[in-house]
Amino acid sequence: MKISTKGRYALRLLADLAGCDRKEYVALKDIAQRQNISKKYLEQIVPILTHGGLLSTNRGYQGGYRLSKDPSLISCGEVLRLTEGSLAPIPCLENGPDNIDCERRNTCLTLPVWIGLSKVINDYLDNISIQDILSGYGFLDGDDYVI
Amino acid sequence: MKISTKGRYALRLLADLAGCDRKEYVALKDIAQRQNISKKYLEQIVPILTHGGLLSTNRGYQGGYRLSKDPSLISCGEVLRLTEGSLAPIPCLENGPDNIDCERRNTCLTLPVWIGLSKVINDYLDNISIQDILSGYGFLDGDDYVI
DNA sequence: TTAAAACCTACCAATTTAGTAGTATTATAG
DNA sequence: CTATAATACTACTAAATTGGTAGGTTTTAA
Repeated sequence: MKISTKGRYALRLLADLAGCDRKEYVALKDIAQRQNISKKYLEQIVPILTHGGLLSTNRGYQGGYRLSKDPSLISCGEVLRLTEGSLAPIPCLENGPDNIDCERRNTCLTLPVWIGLSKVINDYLDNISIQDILSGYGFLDGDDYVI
Repeated sequence: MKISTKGRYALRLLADLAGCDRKEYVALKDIAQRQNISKKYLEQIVPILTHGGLLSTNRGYQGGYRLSKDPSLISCGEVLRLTEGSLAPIPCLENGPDNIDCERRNTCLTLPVWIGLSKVINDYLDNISIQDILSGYGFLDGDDYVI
């Protein structure tokens, strides 16, 4: 029950970009350096986000990436569903609660547990934006968290 | 971000036992048959639950397993933390929010997202008991879910 | 003494994870 | 027109995890 590095790195990359000048294209090299993540690995993550409509890109000299929406309009849920494939806690919910892929679906006593868990996870993550992350969502002051 | 079959089977096994006569020991063979799960695989899951204090066992002729607490006192969170090791959504939260295992912990902007997610998941699952599952938690009537 | 049950340990194939490596393509500066 | 700086694409791989199977040992009671 873990979010992969792909998803975690994606959030950090987007938060990093949200902190940059939104008009300029930022090279992956710089993001990789600041975030201390392999640039080569980020190269694999970034197309997921561009294809998902979160980033626009520019190739060649002085190229790079920038957010294609305001960071307050990009939710963590959106990002993680892209990178993780889905946030469903069990395989049979991969296509949503209305499209359950399991023979036991009509009699399974545990299914409601998973449908509820899926909802709780998605709802929570859909209500945190990249802007929230950048603004220090959950921080009070210094190193103290308030969650 | 998936709960393993171990965890899912454990919940089904416990719900099955909760539906049996609580005074008798129930053979794994019977549970495996009713739940359509490999008995050999259940044999690996069950020691996790006995060691965790959820089941008491009896070896030999007419032996088997029974719940060692009332099913209303066993939460899904408890069960899944046993089988999954932890319900932390990222590795650095494995030992709880007060024991974060990461060099970036004091500056990580995304950490609050994960702490919050962890809380949401654990809180949700801690508030559903095996008895709730057995009672058709989340069902309205027939095949319609209300979650 | 036999049979039914839990207990224990080793093994295994397939998949996923977390990358690395190398090449091709595009775009701009000079 | 060429060098350079960037993305884009594709293949590969080592290690870990998942979801089991297999086989033997021990305990208990009829």
